Amino acid sequence: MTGSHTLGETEARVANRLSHMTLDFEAMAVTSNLFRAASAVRNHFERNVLAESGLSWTAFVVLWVTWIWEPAETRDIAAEAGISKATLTGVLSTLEKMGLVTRARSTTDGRLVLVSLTKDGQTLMETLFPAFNRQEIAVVSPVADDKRGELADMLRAITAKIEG
Amino acid sequence: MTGSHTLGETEARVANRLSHMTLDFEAMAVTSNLFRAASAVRNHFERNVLAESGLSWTAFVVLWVTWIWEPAETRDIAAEAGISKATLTGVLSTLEKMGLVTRARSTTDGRLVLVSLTKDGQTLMETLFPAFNRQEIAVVSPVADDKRGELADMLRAITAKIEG
DNA sequence: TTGAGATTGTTTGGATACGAACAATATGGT
DNA sequence: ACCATATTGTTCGTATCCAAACAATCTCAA
Repeated sequence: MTGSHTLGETEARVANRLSHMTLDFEAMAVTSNLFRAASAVRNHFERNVLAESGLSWTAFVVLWVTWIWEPAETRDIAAEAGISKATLTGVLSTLEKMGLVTRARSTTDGRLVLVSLTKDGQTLMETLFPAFNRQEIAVVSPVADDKRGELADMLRAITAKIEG
Repeated sequence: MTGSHTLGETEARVANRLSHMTLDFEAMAVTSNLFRAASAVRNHFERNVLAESGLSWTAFVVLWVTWIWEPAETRDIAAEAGISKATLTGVLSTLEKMGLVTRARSTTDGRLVLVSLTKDGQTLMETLFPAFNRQEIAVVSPVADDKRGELADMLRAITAKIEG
């Protein structure tokens, strides 16, 4: 992620470039590191856990949400996965083509589409999710045990603040 | 981001679905909230700060890195922005078309391309970045002042662990 | 009953995203 | 000087990703 420049070098140049502005560097550091971490973790998962299944990050999340809420309405899947409904349409088509999910129009509301996992989809998730969790443990390991709950809470608070 | 289900409801279903697996739910909560937060913050910035300039999140990050390191080598921009060089090629073409950056081949190394901001690009960043920082402050506000440094450090540690 | 308005999933158009293959350039040893 | 190897940015193919427009369906008041 980081280029050839050290952290201190970057911050020095930033401070120099922005010296005439009144800025909150601590807030800047939080958001900046939030994105670096999220991006690094995501790429790590894609390469080390998902690649062999041919799944993208988003495809996995969609599969996971469907797994939990099956049969799931697409509007809920999109909301839980944090993607637009337009994106979901494409991802579902991909997963359908891979034989992992099925689409079925609701009998009580003709506008709704209900998504379920196929047998293959279920089998895949039962092996994939534990593997995923093992990597989650490794990723979080540099944070002290008694700080992880606090970390999750702070991130939750940020999300709530924006979406509230 | 969250759908029609409450957090407790979701966790109950997850626990039920995964009851026969040995999982680290705290690690799961950290990564899960990491992505929710990053996604929420990114969407917030794109809609409230970047939209009026017609910039995507990535385009802004590329512009920012270039602003700091100008003239910047593309390999460094890609590394700092956390995107592949293939992606950068496309984003730079977009920014060039918008008249915000210029490309120039290095005179000392014919393989390198140096990127600089145009006058318009500089003007844009001088107004955009402070507006960006104001939103960063708002986003981080639900985290106590004396906890923000710790939060940034934990996120940095996670990134370092993966990329180390 | 009927029709205006709301909701839902898909399509469209354009930008982003990556791995792999590629051409151009640079480096190092001989 | 030569050339095998490495590095860099672009191109290609394919998969996301979103906003806006759209067609199908539902709701509910008149």
